[in-house]
Amino acid sequence: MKMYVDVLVEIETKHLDKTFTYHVPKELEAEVMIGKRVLVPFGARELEGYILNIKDSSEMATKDLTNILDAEPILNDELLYLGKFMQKQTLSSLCSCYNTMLPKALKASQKSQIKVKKEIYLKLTASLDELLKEPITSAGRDVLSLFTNADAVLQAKANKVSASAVKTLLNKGFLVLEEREVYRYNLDSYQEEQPKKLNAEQQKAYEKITASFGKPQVFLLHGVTGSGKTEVYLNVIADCLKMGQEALVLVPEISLTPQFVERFSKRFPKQIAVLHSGLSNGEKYDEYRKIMRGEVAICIGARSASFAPFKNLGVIIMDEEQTDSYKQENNPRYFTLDILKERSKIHSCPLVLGSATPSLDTMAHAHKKIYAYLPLTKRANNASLPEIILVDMAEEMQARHPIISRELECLIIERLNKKEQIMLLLNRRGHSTTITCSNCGFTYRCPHCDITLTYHRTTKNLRCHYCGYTKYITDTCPNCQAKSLSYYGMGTEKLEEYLEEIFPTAKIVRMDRDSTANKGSHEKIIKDFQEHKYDILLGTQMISKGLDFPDVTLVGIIDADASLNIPDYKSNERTFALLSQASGRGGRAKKAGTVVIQTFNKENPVLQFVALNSYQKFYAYEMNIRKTLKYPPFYYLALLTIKSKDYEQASNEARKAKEFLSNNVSNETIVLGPATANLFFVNGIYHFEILLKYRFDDKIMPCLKELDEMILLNKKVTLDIDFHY
DNA sequence: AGCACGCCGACT
DNA sequence: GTCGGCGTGCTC
Repeated sequence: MKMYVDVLVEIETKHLDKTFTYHVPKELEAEVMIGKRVLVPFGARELEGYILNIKDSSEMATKDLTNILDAEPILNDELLYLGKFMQKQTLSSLCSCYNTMLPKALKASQKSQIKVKKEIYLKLTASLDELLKEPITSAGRDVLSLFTNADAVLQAKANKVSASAVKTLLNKGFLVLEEREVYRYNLDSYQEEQPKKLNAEQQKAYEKITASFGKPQVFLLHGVTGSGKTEVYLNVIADCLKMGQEALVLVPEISLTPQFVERFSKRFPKQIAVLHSGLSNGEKYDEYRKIMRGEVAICIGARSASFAPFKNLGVIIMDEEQTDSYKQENNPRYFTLDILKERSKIHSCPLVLGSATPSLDTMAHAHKKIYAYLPLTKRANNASLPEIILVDMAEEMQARHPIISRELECLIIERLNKKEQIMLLLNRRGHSTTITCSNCGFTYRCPHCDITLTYHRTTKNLRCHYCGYTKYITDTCPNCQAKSLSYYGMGTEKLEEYLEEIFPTAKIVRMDRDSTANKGSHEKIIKDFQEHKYDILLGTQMISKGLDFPDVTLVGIIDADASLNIPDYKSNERTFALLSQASGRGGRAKKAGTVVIQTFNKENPVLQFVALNSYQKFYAYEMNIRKTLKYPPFYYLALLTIKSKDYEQASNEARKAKEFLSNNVSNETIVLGPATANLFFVNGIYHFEILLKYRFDDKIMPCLKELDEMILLNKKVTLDIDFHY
């Protein structure tokens, strides 16, 4: 009987989103397993692919597969299923789904040549005592003296051994070489730490979650900043491990700092694998292997860690559940939450969503009792919530205090005098956002995109924050040659300059994407600030998440309107979360904290709710808006983007798409557009958008799939589908 | 996606 | 006469 396999080749495009059948040569039959990678001939080239099916006949004429690349399957049954689930949900190609689930070393891709790291060891061929009876030179004896009877294996590199003496011993057969696998990354080991005592609320949350072990129950752990959510997680995980099960902990990339991981590894030494973007591909591979082999029982990681190949999950935790980055921004645009819910069902284990400011969708589920609600209303060490002051910047403009208001300035001086620390949030990087000639009105714009270029003073160039285009700047206007360029719009760099000017003795540090570009610099800034090497930390939203600085007693939000004015249905939700989180950074220890929010919209309800520290009021207010405007969580959204270098083609396909959808989706579904996208012309490509708002429309997915296939036929146009809920 | 085959312009 | 442009079509 012949053997055939269906192979999904490494090409991620949707044009090729199907398997190809290959014949298995007799000598490879024994190694064939679903989920292993193979090398196959494909047209004129050779590609890697995943075996998805094994069968004993084929209607097609087939080629022979070239080789089998893995000793063990890369995709187990659960991962095979999750990939298909993701494909269905995101309408992406199956191959792109599998490839995003796996660390680079294990993807089907000829580019990933990341190998297991090995080191050479020397091994005695007989017991030490016996070998010493043999006639051996003194150099040989020196080498052998490094061994003991109990330990017959020695790492070659770590010990200074004479290479020629070793060679002689090898030739005589007294030693053999042995290759051993080593891990490139290992967490520091810390003194094991005992659990802290839980307060009544924490205890109750802990009991409810552990009572649900073995059930796929979703929890919302809603705890104000500093209420000790992590301590609840740690206790739940401890119980989970006692039952011999594993725990998966998802955190936003930005809060996955060594300080955070340290807390876990102190409680669970040597039981943790870490997966985040700070690791090299080799290190990620090693961490992943620890999980595959069952050598660790806990994985802490960012989004991609939701696919950690545990076989017996006892609990899944998703911290800072409302964070945007839990949804992948490029294809496949999967929702981490959906993957985790699916795994919670597969493993029949609880899923805990933790947040100080839950997303509306999550809170709505809690209200409907689909998720069990666990509130933590008190700060763990009885610290009080900070006092929040809204400052009207229109008045400050008049008083000639356009950047730092009089009130904030006074408070900063006061804190500096008391040697307390200050954090200032400005969610915009760079120096100036707009450079305009006051003589002729010329403004620098990106030649590829639709936006103004941002000036970066540290590198003395202009940058497009969308496509990365950079340009050197001169002091004369390129249009009229006048020396009259003016700099408008403030980013973190300009704020830093200004602060240095008005607080010349203060030590100031800036943290944004530009100042943390180098590996480890993010960490260093946090550490230095923690050790009080600086008085003021200013930065973008990077500084708002998860950081715990006991000496910070003043937080300033320089421009609260910036995030409020972004044209997106989620801008209120994001603003509330951002400002609440930033506020929560102040006064976490004994000293009381103050938060100053600078705005031109002092009466804006969202800011008022932040000042009142009332999530509940914000929730009620925003739900009302969402309901009226037919946005999530009342409606699902699908945003279709039709892109092409050719304006006519894009516009035509967009019109056709709209017509197709209007004729085929249910009557209750709203089809808006086509309209030119917010960023209509980016990187030389025209963008049109169609927005679908729907509730329970079972025609949506089949319709979108059909539309996608229709547009695939036109090679000059691409369709991008992005779901929101 | 990428590579081959295929049919029309400026060059040793 | 050829080298090479990128349009179209196929890949088990």
